[in-house]
Amino acid sequence: MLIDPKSPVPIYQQIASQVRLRIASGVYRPNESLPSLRSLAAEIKVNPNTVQKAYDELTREGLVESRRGSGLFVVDRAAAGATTGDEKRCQRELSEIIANALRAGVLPERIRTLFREALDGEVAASTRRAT
Amino acid sequence: MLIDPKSPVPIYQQIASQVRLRIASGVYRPNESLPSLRSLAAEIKVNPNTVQKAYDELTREGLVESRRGSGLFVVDRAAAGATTGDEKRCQRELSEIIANALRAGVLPERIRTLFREALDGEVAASTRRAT
Amino acid sequence: MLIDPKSPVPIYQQIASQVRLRIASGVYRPNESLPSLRSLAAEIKVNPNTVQKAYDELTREGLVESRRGSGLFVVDRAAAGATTGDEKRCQRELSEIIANALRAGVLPERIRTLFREALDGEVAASTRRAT
Amino acid sequence: MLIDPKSPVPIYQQIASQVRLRIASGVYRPNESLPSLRSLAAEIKVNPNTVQKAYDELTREGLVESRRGSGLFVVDRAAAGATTGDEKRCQRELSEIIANALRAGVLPERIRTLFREALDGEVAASTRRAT
DNA sequence: GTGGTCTAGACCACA
DNA sequence: GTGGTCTAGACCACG
Repeated sequence: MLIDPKSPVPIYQQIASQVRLRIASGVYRPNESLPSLRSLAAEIKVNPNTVQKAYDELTREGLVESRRGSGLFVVDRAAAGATTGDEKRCQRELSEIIANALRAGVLPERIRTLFREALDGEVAASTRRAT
Repeated sequence: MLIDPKSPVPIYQQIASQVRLRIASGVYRPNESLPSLRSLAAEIKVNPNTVQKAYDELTREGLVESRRGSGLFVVDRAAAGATTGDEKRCQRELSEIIANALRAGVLPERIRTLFREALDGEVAASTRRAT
Repeated sequence: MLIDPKSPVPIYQQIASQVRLRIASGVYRPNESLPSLRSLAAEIKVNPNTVQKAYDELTREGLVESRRGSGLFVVDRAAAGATTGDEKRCQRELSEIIANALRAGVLPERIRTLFREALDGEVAASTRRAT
Repeated sequence: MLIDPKSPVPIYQQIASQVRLRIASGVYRPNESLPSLRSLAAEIKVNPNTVQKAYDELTREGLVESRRGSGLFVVDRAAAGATTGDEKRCQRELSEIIANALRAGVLPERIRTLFREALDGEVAASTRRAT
């Protein structure tokens, strides 16, 4: 794993990104365990807390799940519903819309707000539909 | 602020809950700054990292946002009405993509990450394109 | 000028990068003055000190120079010697070597060290030649 | 450390000079940490930001480097002997490019910036490529 | 605890 | 008006 301690990008985000990539590309497969906190921390020479923070983020995203006493496992997305294909398409579409908005002069900060509102709205709507 | 260190509920969650309440009830108003990490930590006698973790969660939820060098502020969800046509279109498109992704089973937290990465990438690209 | 206050990349570096691009692409021409600290700060809504820090960096790189009381000016590189063509070639070559080294498994930190040594050595050698 | 606040030489330059001397004379040894920002600021009774500015300059010169969360360290220029063949080749190539650039009149500080940007770009690209 | 970044607002020398 | 320096104090990520 390639980490640059001098980059302004926080180390825990660098770790999270790389793990995301490895999951997406199939290097880490569903129901397989991730490297342990301590082993990964030792490998890239950072504090275990830093790795923990990265794993936290991935857990919140639903990409991995912890099984008590045995480690962190890649969730089986086929069984769960969403596929990486859906995610790739989603991001491709987001990138396109964002690029258009930036070209039209909308500020990044503004786009973030629009997104936050849209997400909140859609989550609320989908929750209503589900109940 | 009232914290119960004996409770099974993690302290950082107790903090987050109380701040959420205060925002919802208008004790902390939009564009107002929250108590600083260190001051709140001192007040309730916990480690600043614990407060940090609570504030992290609120940031991820979009309730507050940090402004570099000046503090954490309650997000102003009112000052958000899309004004320009470009912005309206952008938001309409975002909503559609988000709705699709949710229907496909992608988790909201995951969509947030995909968006964040897409925006970062496009901002960087547009800077590189700049003439 | 497009600035993203939420990016992990420091604002002053975003500013410096964009100004570098504009100089390289001829938007800001030799012996022309840059936007004043205060006016640029007002435009992108940051503190003048932040712009100052960016201008500092450009000054140390020899891209601009301050003329007391009247502003910052793009240095005339034709008169000075170096051309942007030389610089572009230099960076293209650096990128290639770096990419090779990374592929070979050399860590970024290590490459930085190798670079530092090489630069010091060559500066010393060129100084000796000059005297 | 002796500082003269009345001198026309900026305080931060006085600090930088004295630290440079102490490194050169071996008072501060490789892999040793410098006095912390705050402690040095307290000792000579200036604002921590002023010390920071001095340390900034030394960092850019490659004399010291920061290790996140633990302090500023004198760079160990001895522990730098290239070991692997890949590293040797890398450094030989770097030296050649640098020598060319210097002959073309590119300033050392400028080369440093070009290198920094090239490395950042390649690290990011390789993360994106990661399998 | 550490360094790094940012803000707010001050004062200076110069033109 | 310009840039350059400095102070006071904040938040941040990391160990």
